Amino acid sequence: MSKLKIKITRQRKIILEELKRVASHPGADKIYEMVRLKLPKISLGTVYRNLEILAKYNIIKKLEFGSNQKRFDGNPENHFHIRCLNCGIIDDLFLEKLNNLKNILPKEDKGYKIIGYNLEITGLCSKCKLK
Amino acid sequence: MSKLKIKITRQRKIILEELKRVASHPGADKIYEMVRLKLPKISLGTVYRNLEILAKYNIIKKLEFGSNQKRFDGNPENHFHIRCLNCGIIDDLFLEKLNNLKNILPKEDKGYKIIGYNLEITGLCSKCKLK
DNA sequence: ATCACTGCAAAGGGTTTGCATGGTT
DNA sequence: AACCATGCAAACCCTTTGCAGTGAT
Repeated sequence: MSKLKIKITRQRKIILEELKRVASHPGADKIYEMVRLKLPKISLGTVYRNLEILAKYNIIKKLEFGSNQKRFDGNPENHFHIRCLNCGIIDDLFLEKLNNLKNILPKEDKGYKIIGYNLEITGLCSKCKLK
Repeated sequence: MSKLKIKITRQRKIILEELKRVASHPGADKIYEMVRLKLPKISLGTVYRNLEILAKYNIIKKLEFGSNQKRFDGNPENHFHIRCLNCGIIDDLFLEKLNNLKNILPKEDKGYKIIGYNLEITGLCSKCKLK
């Protein structure tokens, strides 16, 4: 949790603002669209580079599940994600029962030092479950 | 769990055999290499198409974690996977403690009907943890 | 003056797809 | 004959990268 210095450029500031503004866990392309409304000359490469950096500094979270596209979450705090198997929407889920999941994991198994986990919950969103 | 009919072509048979033969959870490219030793004229497209079909029929398992590349597992039974954060190797893990994870999940939350989950455990393999 | 950041465009990787051909029933 | 599977190659999507120019300290 070291406080490394990260330079807050205009691009980074707006990428972060836009990402925090939405709950949709957008991919880089959607973020590019959103940011471009405020910063029309930004390049897609810059968006990719900065999302990567923001994630490395734990300012945002990178989600790399099931879909072929990486998605990003403006909320870096520990929580879970559910993906609708039908429409693909990704939402936050706060499941207290699962907060001790880390403690259930062994420290070591089969010669591996166990460090963490990535959990994706799957299901159907309120719209899709009606069909 | 309906027993749908799947035609076992020579290509499918060999893809399945080769995949079951290894514990390395290879990607489509590696599977293509392996299969081509026995079926030199097979095309990469056929490998992709058949891996997709075999996974749909639950004959094999498709792993879509962290990496950009999909990996495949010849063992369709329920078990867990660990990925070495350093070298990227993926291995099977059988953790009895976690077998009831499904039961811990609520059936419903935030309007979502919860169906399942994908869990990837991360860590360091026996070689990489020494460094 | 330096060094990291940017825009642009091209390249990269993994995967999918259209099409004509070939195999099975 | 109908239908699905195959080989081939091109297309596709998402992401990364080289480069020259820009900005901030």
